[in-house]
Amino acid sequence: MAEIAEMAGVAIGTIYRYFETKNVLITELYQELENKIMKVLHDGYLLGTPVQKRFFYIIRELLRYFITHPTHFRYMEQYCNSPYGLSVHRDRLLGKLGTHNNILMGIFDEGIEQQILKELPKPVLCSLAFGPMIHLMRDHILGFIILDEVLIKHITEACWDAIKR
Amino acid sequence: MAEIAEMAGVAIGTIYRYFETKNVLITELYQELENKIMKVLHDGYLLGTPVQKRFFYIIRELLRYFITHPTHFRYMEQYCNSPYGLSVHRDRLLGKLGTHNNILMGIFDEGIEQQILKELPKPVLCSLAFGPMIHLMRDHILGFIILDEVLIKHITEACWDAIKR
Amino acid sequence: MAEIAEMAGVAIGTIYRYFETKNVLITELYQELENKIMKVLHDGYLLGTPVQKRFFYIIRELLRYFITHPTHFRYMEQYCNSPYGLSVHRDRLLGKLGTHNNILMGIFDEGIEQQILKELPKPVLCSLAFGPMIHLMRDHILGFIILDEVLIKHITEACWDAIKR
Amino acid sequence: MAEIAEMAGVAIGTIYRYFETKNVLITELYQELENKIMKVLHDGYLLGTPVQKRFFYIIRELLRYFITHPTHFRYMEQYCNSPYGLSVHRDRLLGKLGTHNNILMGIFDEGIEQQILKELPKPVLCSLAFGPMIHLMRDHILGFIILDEVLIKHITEACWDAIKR
DNA sequence: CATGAATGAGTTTTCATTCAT
DNA sequence: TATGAATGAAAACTCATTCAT
Repeated sequence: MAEIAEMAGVAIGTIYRYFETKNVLITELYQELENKIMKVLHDGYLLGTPVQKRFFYIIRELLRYFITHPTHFRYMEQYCNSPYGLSVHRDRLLGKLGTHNNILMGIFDEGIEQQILKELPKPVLCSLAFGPMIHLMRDHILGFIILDEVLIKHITEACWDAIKR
Repeated sequence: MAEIAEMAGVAIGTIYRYFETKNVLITELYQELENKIMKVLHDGYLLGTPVQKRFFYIIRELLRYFITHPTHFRYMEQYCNSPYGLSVHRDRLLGKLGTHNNILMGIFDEGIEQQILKELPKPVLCSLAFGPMIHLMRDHILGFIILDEVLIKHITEACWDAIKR
Repeated sequence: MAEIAEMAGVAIGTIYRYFETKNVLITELYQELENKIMKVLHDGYLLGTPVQKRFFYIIRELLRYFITHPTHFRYMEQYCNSPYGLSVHRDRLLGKLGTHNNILMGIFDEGIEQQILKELPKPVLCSLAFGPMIHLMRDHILGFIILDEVLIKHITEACWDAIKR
Repeated sequence: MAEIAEMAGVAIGTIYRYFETKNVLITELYQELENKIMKVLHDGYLLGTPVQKRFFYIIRELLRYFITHPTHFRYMEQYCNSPYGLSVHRDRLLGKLGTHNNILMGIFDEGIEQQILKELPKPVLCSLAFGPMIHLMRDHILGFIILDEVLIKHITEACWDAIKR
């Protein structure tokens, strides 16, 4: 907390006017980032276009967002792997978070229905689609690979190969 | 450290006879687990069999190992997402760890050469192959899905679809 | 101070326009309450009536006051048992506060002179007269006994028995 | 806590090996003192002697104890007037603390039965008997009166006058 | 005059590490 | 070599007070 206060250029006590607790600060920051990302995805979303097109759109936007906001990515990843984050993950998968993942889930539902996607449980499709991306973001941030537009396209295609029939 | 000592049934001070520092303990434990896994993979490894067969073997064995040792999975995942772990990851990708990933890298090299796999950078192939698995292990541990043999087969096939030409 | 400001419906800073310091606020509030009580006692006071009558009057009025103003009682008691209050108590007993306790002290002086009361030091008479009352007020506030008029009468008589010859 | 640690001649952290929390420390210290006092009262207790004799014994012993342990008195009084202490007081009166007050309650029960004492609720008798004593202890500690054996005798007699028929 | 966000010294609590036995 | 009580630096949190608006 001392370090955060210093970087924010305020006194320690000031933080506590805005966040009841360190835990609250951590959780609310996570939620804020998540909302930001969801907003980005929603804003340019192409309702009514074919499943594949929407899928490509989402993967590309997510990667772009994280590439331009690497600290957001680092934070969210660390959060999800901490005791704090487990419950969030749980809520996500159980669909409690409602509107958020509807975009993704909608694509999967539709894709399965139209027999475009493999008939696998949604958590599995989810992992096939996003697992690689998350890994690659880390490599990108650490400087091991450079995710340019061409590579992103290849990766997205590979992920699509994983989930499509 | 107090908690670890208690669970180990020794005095706190005793830990420090075996591990100079908490950090050392954490890192050495990680390396021990990693070695264990590498040994498992090596032991039953089918040198000389076709690329796909070896790939399936590795994914299956890893999932099996983690399913029977969920605490190992949790620990390694948490470690890799902590400041401790970043350096390990870096070493891994830069090939410093030598022998370990040679199995995997060997498959990828061979697969690319034989034009079986997509011609993508190895970190990308790596993520396509293992990213989904890691995600799904978490879901499995949290009880959201049950990774039985059938599902594992489907998932492995999907991962193969992602990396194969 | 924040809590007080909120309950008073003013901003925190406003308090400091009326009370230089938290300590000042605490002490002045105590004195205000004390003055209020003294005023009540003085107002209906029966100068010139027999010692016993006056004694009964005081005990009764004090109990009535505290029963109708339990928060005043709680506050004064807590104040007297805090480091703040010790000095007040000291002043009281040393007679510095002048007029206030004169009523009580007058009764004791007179009573001793007329050989109605035991010839004990005034602090002792004071304790015999008021000690029980204070204890019982606490029990009343906590709901362990209900101090109705009948019980108050019995208690006052008992206190009188304690100090009378 | 820092001050306590310093006075105890230990490091701050050491306190927490013996008391989980500041609150626990405060409460346990109170209970220890209470037990000590109860032990003193029990030890020399004259079972089977007349009610009055036992009453005198208790008042005398209590005063003696507090006179020789003024800090104990200060601590217990402050504790009882703090939010911590209210619950203790509640338990006491509701008889939950069992054996402790049985000595006192026993005297009151017997005294009422034998028609020696006034037929008042026990909390009232309790206050009449101990209220003055508590007040006087404070005066004694502050140096306003000196409770010598003679004065103690007079006070005890006065308290007896208050509760006896 | 009133406001309330900002302050930061002070308090409680934690926990990796040490060291006398 | 094992023990675990003691350590104290560092962390989280509180709250009376200030001061620019």
